[in-house]
Amino acid sequence: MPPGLKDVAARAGVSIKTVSNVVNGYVHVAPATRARVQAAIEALGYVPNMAARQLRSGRSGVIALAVPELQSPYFAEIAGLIVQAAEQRSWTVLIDQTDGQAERERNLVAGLRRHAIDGLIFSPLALAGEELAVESGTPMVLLGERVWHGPADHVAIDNTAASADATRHLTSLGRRRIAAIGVQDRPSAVTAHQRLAGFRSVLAEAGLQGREARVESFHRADGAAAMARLLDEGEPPDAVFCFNDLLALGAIRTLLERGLSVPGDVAVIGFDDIEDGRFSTPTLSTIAPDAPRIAQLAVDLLAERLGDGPAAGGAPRELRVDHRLVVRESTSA
Amino acid sequence: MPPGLKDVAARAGVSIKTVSNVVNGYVHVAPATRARVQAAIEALGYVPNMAARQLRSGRSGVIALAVPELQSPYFAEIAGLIVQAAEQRSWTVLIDQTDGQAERERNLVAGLRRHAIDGLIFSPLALAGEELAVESGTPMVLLGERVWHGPADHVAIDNTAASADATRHLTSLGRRRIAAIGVQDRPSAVTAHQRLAGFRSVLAEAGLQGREARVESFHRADGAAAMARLLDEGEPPDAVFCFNDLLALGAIRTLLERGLSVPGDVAVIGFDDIEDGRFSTPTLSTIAPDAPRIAQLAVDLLAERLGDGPAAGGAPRELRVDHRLVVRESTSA
DNA sequence: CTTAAGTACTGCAACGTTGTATAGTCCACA
DNA sequence: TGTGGACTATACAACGTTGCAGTACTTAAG
Repeated sequence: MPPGLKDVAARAGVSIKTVSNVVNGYVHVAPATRARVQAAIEALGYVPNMAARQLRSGRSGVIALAVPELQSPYFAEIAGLIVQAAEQRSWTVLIDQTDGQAERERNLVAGLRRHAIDGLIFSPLALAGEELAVESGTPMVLLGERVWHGPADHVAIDNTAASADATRHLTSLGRRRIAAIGVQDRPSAVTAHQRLAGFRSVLAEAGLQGREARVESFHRADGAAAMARLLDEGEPPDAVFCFNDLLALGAIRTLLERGLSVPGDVAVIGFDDIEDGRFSTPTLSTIAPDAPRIAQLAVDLLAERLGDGPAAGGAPRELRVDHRLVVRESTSA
Repeated sequence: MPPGLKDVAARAGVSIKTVSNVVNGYVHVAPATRARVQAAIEALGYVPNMAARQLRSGRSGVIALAVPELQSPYFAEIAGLIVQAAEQRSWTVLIDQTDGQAERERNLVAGLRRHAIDGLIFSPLALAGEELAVESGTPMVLLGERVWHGPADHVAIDNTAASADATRHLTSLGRRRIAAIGVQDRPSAVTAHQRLAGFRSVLAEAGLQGREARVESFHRADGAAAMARLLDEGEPPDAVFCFNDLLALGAIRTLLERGLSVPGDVAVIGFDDIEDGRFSTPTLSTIAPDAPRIAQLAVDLLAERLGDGPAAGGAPRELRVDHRLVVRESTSA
């Protein structure tokens, strides 16, 4: 029983369409009429019915963002930034959690149309390659580098280069027994593979032999456990590159628990620049991706695909975003 | 151009309504007809159009969750849990960030109808009291205690009791110079007021004089700054109760930076039990609210209001959720 | 053999909005 | 004084779905 155009029209003594024109800011409405309609709108508290609007236009004004998990500070930050960026276009963002489950990710790609989504920004974890290449009719922007050649746009930092920067920072400190934490076997773990590649390339350049610790996922507990294994199973490293900040915080926890000093005995660097790392003890050195720019570009790319302009149907594009090395206590005196 | 009932009907050689009946599981459809329709649905890849369905039924299957900020681990966790709980009812959750801005919160309460939301779960920060009491037609469940008497359901832990528990834990350790970090002046900062009340009551019982540090917001940086002020402006406390874990982590950072030991010189306890506190150094004692239960109850309450059953129109209710004290390194040897 | 109840299906109208087509009015310009 | 054009406003049809009313046929009861 909320009022519709019909009710406003009746009260203002005009046709339904004229009210619609006023609401949509159509130019050719006489000032007097417009005022009368506006008054009626105010009086009745009219609000456009989005369902009907969408039924007509095919657009819902809602985009979906799918991330592995919101609990992870990095994704929470990205989510917040994307909501902000979308707001500039007065889009609403529907945030979806995949928990990294392949099944859920497949459903997403195949058809989130169920909920009338105009577009999708997706940070895949379990899926890669051809599985992502499904044409669903809904434009999709992927966060992360393109490894196979699907139809979607991508926004990513140069993971390999960034992880090389992190590793080079460790070697430049004179450390020689360097370990990496965050290796994953799954072929779909593209990010982990790329960070490993950067790590290996720098070690090879420097003529060093690195140790590599596998993890199940990228949480603090995984980092803590992996660090414990590194300490138990061989000569302790004097530096560790963790593939994200959570792993690094977990690793630091283990090191301190065992009475080792950071960075004295072991230097630690992470990846993502989450807020936690700025207030941990010691504060955490890290690679900071330009997250606001990632968010902005992702939304912009989607906007282009959704626009009725000429750019709507171009070839998929891959946009690079900058990163920078942030040195804090965990790798300096 | 996605297929509609019309297309399926044509292919199966039945009426549109029959297809609708099959889709909705109406009983009186002959098995043979049902099979034929199913086949046509498969073949065409028919998916119901939610906009049209909603236009008819008035229900969108989407509920909104509004929190101050996703970056905050506690809210990120709650959000994840609510999404899970909503999934059981096959609802989609639209997550909204208010940034604690009164303007945005007012808009929410007044009418999120703009996006065709069936219900709203809302964790207010800037608003309190009468401002929340607006009847919008959309059922609303508030996270946090009810202080004024609005029309909305509430789910909350007993903040006063919980903060008394935290404070009592500190006094039971033999600490006497106890400070609180997290006081806020805004009358709408209900949570802060309640936690302060619990703190004061226990100190009064124990005949102690406590110090109280104000903060702008509840982030690490605020905790760090508040701790610095406490240390600069008087006799250092030997225990600090921070009104959330982020403040506590910030405070610990300041303490360690200044060469004080935690808990040796100063014991620190927080509130929320976020993951960070389980891996920080030292690990953080805290009050753990039963977050999964909060999420479940919030969704259940909304479901009741949305149901067409008799319970739909009852008086607003307030549900209490348990909390427990978690003792970790920051308050023990 | 009639009647009532049940089964299987159909057609129409409506949800609230907007695009297209249309029509009347007024003004300026030739 | 006609004529084209800009302005203002309206009517109608569609978007895809479902509730309601209704038709035709079948079965069971009286």
